Amino acid sequence: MNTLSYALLAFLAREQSSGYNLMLRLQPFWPAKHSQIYPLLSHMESEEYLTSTWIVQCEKPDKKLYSITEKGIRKLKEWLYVPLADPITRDELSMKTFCMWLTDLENAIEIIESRKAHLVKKLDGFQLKIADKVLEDLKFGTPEFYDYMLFQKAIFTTTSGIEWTTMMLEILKAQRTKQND
Amino acid sequence: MNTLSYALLAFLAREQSSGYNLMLRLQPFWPAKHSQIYPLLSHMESEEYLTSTWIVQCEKPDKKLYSITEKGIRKLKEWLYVPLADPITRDELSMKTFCMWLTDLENAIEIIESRKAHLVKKLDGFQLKIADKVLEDLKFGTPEFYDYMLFQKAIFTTTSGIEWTTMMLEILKAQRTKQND
DNA sequence: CAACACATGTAAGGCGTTACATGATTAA
DNA sequence: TTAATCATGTAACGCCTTACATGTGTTG
Repeated sequence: MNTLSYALLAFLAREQSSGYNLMLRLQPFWPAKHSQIYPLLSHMESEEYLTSTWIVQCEKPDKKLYSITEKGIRKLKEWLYVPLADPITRDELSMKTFCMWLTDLENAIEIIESRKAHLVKKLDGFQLKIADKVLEDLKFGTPEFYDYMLFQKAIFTTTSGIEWTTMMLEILKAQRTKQND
Repeated sequence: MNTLSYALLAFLAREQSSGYNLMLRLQPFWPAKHSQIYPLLSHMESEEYLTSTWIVQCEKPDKKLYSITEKGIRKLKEWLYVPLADPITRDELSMKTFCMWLTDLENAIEIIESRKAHLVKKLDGFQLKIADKVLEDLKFGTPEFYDYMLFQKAIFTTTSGIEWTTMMLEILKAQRTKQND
């Protein structure tokens, strides 16, 4: 089983859900397309980690509701004792920064600005979601408590990205005024 | 051409290098195995973005030195005007945090500790490398200037990771003493 | 009327890892 | 003597994206 499979189990351990809904909720943590998720869910059902039933809906297409089995929960709990893998980040911006000396100052500024805009937009989305959540109100050890932790994680990384781009832009823009003197 | 190809061009735009050396230097920014790099370099040579010559070494195996061509440099410069792709991060820790409510407090602490240890070790490596580099000494627009920026980027993200794990551990450990009362 | 959200699935191809294959030198 | 570093290459397989395929209901 790969990490995506465990990610699906992790969501289904909280509540039953359709493949489509799993795909949407998974995006922030482990981006995957529906074409990857649907076959995986089928396979996991054949391995008896999941069960499914068709739900007939009016004004919407029918959907297949997946539920986790006892075997699935056991598998998920075991995974929590397997040594943690290192995170993998692949950021084009690192490579573009590495060869930025080959381009003009205006383009360099535009590249960093585009990343900063992306991060600011992302952070704005977080603030909305977290507005009604305060640590004191959360009971320790509940799913909601760990949701809060995960949001904090996302906020920390996004904020540090914004700080770096801001620093970069200050230095680059200072250079622009210097060049115009 | 994919991002890895541009990454190879980016390194070769600075100095000629062997495939093996490119593989090593690429790891922090765009992790890739030699089995992926060697065929790519061959292909890029056939497209005339690179040229190569065999270097005979004593007490070491022979190596193939790659150099970037004019065509390769043009291609790399063009890439710097292509809209920036979003970074992709896949972190098992996010998924494990999401289902951490299913495990015991001691295991939760151990998971976060292992990530913190990994990040602290990584940061220590950076401090050594950057010890002899100070922004004031760097001439703007040089490759070394952008190296410094890249190190800053790595330090920012690693530091924010350490801050999050530290916060997490404080909360989890406070809970541990509460449970022992 | 076009685009988007909901909903599921398959097929093809590109990207990335692991394993196979070889071989010298050096450090623990 | 076992492992690590240097050095290049191929083969097989798994992961991920893009495209193909279908259909309804809502919003602009």
